[in-house]
Amino acid sequence: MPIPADWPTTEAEALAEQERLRPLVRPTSAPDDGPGGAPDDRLIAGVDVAYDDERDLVVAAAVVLDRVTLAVVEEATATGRIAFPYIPGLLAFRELPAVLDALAALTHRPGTVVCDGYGLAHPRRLGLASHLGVLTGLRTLGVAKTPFTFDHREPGPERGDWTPLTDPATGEEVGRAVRTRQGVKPVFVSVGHRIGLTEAVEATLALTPRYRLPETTRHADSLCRRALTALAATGAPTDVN
DNA sequence: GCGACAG
DNA sequence: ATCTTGTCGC
Repeated sequence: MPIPADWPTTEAEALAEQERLRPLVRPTSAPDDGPGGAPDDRLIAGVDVAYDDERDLVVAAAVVLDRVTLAVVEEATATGRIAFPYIPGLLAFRELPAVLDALAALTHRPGTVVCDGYGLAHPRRLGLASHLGVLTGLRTLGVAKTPFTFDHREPGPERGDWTPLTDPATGEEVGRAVRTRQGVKPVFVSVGHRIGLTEAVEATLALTPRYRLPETTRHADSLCRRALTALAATGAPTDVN
């Protein structure tokens, strides 16, 4: 699918779109308000993207797991042109078009989607995860690998230990630095849409029985990278759309 | 103006 | 994100 015709092109348009969507975020548990039928709460999905800046290509992956067994239930990918430059605070405009296509390619409708990045922990409270949640109606949360512009103290050493992630501009808790495994750096969890912070942390811990990053993120990351490599090896022609 | 800055 | 060697550890 091509990038939507009304997708923001300039920084000013993107900022205005964030202002428009921000009040639509549900930062606590809330019933599904999106189209597309009832989601399956037994399923949880992970999404991620890989880029080929040379060819202006982006490949997104969506992987659905059984939230109890963590077994892979379904995988989907989508390829497109890069929709926006990388600007801190505007990451969603770069990644979401391809991510939406990958999610649309799934036959299952997962109850929750885990994003690589932030949700409410964002300068304007509309990070990638929250933005995706508002656009799809799905429950979302963000799990990021670095603290971005936020402050935090070092969590305790045990799996499950955490400290508040705070916005230095306002002092409010926007997420949590969570130790998912003993001996690893913490990950940064924040609310996306239709979920509370405690639940978001619980979901993250349920997805990290063995590694620092959620199984959803690991599978999606692996899949979009493989798909990008495969595309480079075969579809040499740069025409995707 | 300069530096920092999810991926 | 992506570019990259060797290295430490399970």
